[in-house]
Amino acid sequence: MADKIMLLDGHSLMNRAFYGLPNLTNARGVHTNAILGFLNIMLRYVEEEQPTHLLVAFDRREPTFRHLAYKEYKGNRSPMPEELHEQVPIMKDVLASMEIPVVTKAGFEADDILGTVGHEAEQEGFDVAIVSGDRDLLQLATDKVKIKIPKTKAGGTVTEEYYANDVEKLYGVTPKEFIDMKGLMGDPSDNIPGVPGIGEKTAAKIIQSFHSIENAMEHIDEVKPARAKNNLEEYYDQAIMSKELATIKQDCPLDYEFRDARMGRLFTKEAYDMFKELELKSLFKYFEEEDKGKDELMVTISSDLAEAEQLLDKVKKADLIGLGWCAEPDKGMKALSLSWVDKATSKEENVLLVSEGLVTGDFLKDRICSLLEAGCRITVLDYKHLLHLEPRVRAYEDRIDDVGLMAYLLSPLQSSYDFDDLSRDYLNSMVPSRKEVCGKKSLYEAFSSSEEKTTHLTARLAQTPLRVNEILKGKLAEEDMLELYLTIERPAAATLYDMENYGITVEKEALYEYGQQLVGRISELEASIYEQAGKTFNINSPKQLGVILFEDMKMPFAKKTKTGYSTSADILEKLAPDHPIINDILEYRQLTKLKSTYADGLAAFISEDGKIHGKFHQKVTATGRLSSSDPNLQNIPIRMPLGRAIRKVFIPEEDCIFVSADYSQIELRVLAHMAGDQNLIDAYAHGADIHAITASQVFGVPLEEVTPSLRRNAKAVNFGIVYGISAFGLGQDLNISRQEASEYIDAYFKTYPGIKEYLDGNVAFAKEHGYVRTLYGRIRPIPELSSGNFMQRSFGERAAMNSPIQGTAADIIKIAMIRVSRRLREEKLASRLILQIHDELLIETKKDEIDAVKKILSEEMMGAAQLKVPLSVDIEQGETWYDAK
DNA sequence: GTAATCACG
DNA sequence: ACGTACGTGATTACT
Repeated sequence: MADKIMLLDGHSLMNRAFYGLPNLTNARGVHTNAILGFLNIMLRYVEEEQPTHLLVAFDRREPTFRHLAYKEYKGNRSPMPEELHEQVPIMKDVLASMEIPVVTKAGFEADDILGTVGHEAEQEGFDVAIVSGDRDLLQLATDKVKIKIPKTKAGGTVTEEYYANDVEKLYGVTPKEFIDMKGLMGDPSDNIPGVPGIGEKTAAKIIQSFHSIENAMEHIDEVKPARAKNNLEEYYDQAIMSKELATIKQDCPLDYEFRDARMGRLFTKEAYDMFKELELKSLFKYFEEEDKGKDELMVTISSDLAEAEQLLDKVKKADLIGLGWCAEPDKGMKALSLSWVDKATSKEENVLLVSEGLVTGDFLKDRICSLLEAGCRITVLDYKHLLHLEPRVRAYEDRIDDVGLMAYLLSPLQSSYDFDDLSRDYLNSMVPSRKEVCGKKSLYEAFSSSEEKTTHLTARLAQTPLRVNEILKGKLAEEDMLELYLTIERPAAATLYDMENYGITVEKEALYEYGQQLVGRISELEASIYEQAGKTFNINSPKQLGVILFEDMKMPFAKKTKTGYSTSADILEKLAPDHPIINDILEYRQLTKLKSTYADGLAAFISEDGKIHGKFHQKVTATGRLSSSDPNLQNIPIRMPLGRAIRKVFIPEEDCIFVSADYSQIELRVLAHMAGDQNLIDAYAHGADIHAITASQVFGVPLEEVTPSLRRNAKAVNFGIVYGISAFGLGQDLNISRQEASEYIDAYFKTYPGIKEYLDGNVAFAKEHGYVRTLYGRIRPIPELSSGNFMQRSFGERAAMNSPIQGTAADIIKIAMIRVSRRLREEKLASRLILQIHDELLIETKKDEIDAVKKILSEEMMGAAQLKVPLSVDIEQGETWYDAK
């Protein structure tokens, strides 16, 4: 079999990969999507073609005046974005590590190198495959030279392949004639002028008849149509020049011998290290075990009672013990892993105790308590989860560290804080993730004491916290967030555990009734909508609905989204006065939402005890707020009457009543404090109705003359300020022009100059440091501020204004939660904190404790922070959640 | 898996 | 000129 060489167009393939993949980066922020995409394509084709030789050509460009040179050189294509540009040198290093030659030549494009090497190799009897995203390469196709063009189709990659006859089939011209064709039609993206008035169709026709531009000129009188004939005559020189420009050179003086491109082993140790650094985990599968270096994890596995006791005795002497587990709250513990540093040997020990026989899950949990009781310090990935397994550990909270919480505080924008994330970010070591080991299953389902993958994973759940604990603590101290962790975040975890564990009772039958009530009205609306539309369709499909409204029924204000017409409520509302179908659609949307998300959705979460035990997440939001899921109990309807009614199904336990307490405008008060604007501080000191006061001051009317409409506008401005004001956003919200909105904002800042100064200060600080902080030191990084993209940067500016406010309010509420639940415990009350909805706490209150609870709520919430304006709390009670408002 | 929509603060 | 309000999660449709 003939040798085969595969030639790749480096820039072209990276460019294609860059725009085809999402914006991946490694932990250090290096972009990697083009590199990964390139490698995926290359490895797939190596597999497909089985070449004996492999080579990548890159354009050579001077680093200075990069954009200018590129623009000149690549015609009207936009300059390469920095995120792609920075990947090129790394790509070359990666290829070097795989021992793949990279060929560049000053003064020549990658195309020319491919053409030259391809030609030489063909002459030497090689099969040749040329890979590029650029169709210009088609001119290089012969019987022996194949052009491969990867295309993205429906998510996957498909490849178009061309030999010479495939080009002919498609264009009706040979690859050589393809150049002449291009000389006629030109190519704006390559700065090739061609002949005016001749496009792809005419060019193809002319070359099919005459086979070259020169020959067409010799028979100019036969060239049709007349316009093409005249233009060709007039622009003949330009056509010949274009042809030259379009010709890929096959005789570059390369100082490179293509026979040196013989493929060796691609997956070297060096390549593995590069991939590891770039965090291209999906490529690890190509490496043999020996390339990866040995797995240094040594685990002692035991399920013998005596041995376990002996080991645990040894552990007790350690300064710090990492704990991990394979366990689920209701199903018990399958295995417990412990990691510690042996004082005598200074060596790390990793032990896995597997539940079996006398070593029961309960035994293992008992041992955790014994360790704590003996004064040991432990560190875990998720303290709240540990509490679900073994609530008794709470008594020793001072000796328990949660590295997940620490990592969240240090870097709150991450999507997860599992052991592999911490290992990667703080130990510089890539380890197989949960998903890689367990696939779609949970560890609990996948665990087997005889499978090293799962035992090692479980061991790492203890090893990682042990190894990162002091590193993270050091960083927290450096960043001045240790107190935030110790006094807010860690104790809040226990409070959240209580809330999740206690749950909230839902009247199942009443919920079902509520759903049934919706069903009736939904089918009425459905019938009405179909009749008015003149046909049936899926009303819940924005795509179908858009076509019905804006094409069939020809309604105005059609606004496009990426995929079609926008049918969002604020657009539809503008159409409502003229089209009765709109109100039906809006009501239909509302009701189906209530039915699916709330009536049916909540019902699915009612457990055996008649309660919903939703989850509260502490490591999700960028600002430090909590989030809620399974189900989300922080977005139960309240604004609309029908939606609000669903709160009637949330009821307290026997002899109890709900007491709810919400902070009044906590974010505005936080703003007044942090900005130190005397005018706003005074406004709060004076009166209760801040929006009316704002209206009076901003619009310059006496307080008594503030109309509801003026107050509404002022309220919108206040919200806007907290969100990081923009004239466009405010205009949108109030349905006024951007100019008018802008005037409101100017007037506001004139009234409260301290606020403007403060918000601008936040943005300036963020631009300088890359992050902003709350009053309690919590960090919110804002990488968008250094973006070259206007939209992203503007977003960053708004986030810089909003985050300290929203985040400080979140900190204060967490403090309040901790204080309230502490008081309830200390005063031995039976009442329980069961929900937090950002500025509101809901307490299930024993009826004989109502006064005590209200007192606690009021004192602890108001006392959670001492601001320059008082914190104000509204407290209500009711027999259902609906009534407690 | 992503986009559109909408529920909440 | 660019084209948005800040922070979330669930559902549905559709690729």
